[in-house]
Amino acid sequence: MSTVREKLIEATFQEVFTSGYSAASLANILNRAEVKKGAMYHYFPSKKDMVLAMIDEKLEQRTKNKWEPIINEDGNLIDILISILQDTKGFNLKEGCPLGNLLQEQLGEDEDFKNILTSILKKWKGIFVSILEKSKEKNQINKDINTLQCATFLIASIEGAILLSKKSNDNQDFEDCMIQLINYINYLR
Amino acid sequence: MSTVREKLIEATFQEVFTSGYSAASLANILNRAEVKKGAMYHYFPSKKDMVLAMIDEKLEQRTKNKWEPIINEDGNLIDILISILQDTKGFNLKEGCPLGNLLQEQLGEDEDFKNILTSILKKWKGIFVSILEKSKEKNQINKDINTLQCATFLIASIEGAILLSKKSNDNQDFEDCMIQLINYINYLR
DNA sequence: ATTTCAACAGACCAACCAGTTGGTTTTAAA
DNA sequence: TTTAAAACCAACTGGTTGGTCTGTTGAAAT
Repeated sequence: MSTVREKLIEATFQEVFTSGYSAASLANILNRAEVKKGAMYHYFPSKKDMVLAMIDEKLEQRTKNKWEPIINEDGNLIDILISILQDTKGFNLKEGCPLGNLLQEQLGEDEDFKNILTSILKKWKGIFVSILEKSKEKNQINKDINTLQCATFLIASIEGAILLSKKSNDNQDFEDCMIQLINYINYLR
Repeated sequence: MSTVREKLIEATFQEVFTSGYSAASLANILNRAEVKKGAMYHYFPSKKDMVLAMIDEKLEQRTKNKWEPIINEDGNLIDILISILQDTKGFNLKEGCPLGNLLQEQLGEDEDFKNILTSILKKWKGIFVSILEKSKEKNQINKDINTLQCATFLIASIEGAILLSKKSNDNQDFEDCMIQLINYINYLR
């Protein structure tokens, strides 16, 4: 059983994920959650606040769940990273990356969205930096690599690959990008 | 002097570029173009058709203008490509890439948008393939490189780098990505 | 001089938007 | 059993959306 609030957060995630923020319809969210408007406005002061709560509670966790476990794996972290990048099924190529979609969306000068999104991005970068630093300690990659720079590039290339794949019918573009990204990663060793 | 239609296309480009398609307001476009609704609906059957015309007439040309000239340059094409990637001012990092923004935007199952955007993407890939193939002929890169795969990766990484840079205040993320992308490119030689 | 038609203008429309209101039900503490 | 607050609902509001409709204008063709 899930609470009204949880149903709202989940429905908001689905709606924003498939339609973007500005095209997300409150009516759709309420229908999907099977919650009435009065109940929703009891829990959240506005649509924007509900979306911000959803981002805070779901998006960050999704990112952590996918990448953070790598840090504490026993084997060669670079090999593990590569195997995740090769697993096409681990990425939603039709709808794109929930974080990437929101980063791309033009939300004007809204500081609230900007702050929370850059915060999640920063944490994602931090995870990749940790992976790379630990790989250095384990002598799995070259000692003089700029790990922050490298982490930024990895994230950008993954997001870019997902972007290109959204409008294509097969996974060819994504797989092509991953092969080349893995080439790049192998040069780090 | 510009015609009513030209003013509409230009205003549509500006509005869609800064707000995205679904958030683009017809009223804003008409205000910016200083054109009345009656006139607009004389030239275009709908907002969507006007945006499609804008994409067809402006976006493809912008892509070609930026990358196509490289093909016929005399020197080392890889060096020229790198120098363009290093020129941060040549990219709109605040608003993002007009094509990338539209690719990212969730336009549902709309086949018209999908078709025109993938068509532009395909042409962009073609330009990069031409550059890389010509570099092969000139012995500037390794003969056994998969040029289509490589072109796809270059575009993805550029788009991803612009994406990450949109919400950051300086150009550090973009420059970091370009340094690493140039590292990758140098491995192609 | 008359006709004709593309090129506009602007009032109007239904649908939808997020958000508000005034009220009812449910829950739980006193 | 009373009280009070939290949870919830349906109806409504003001504003905006893309789109339509009726009409006018000006220039070219007959």
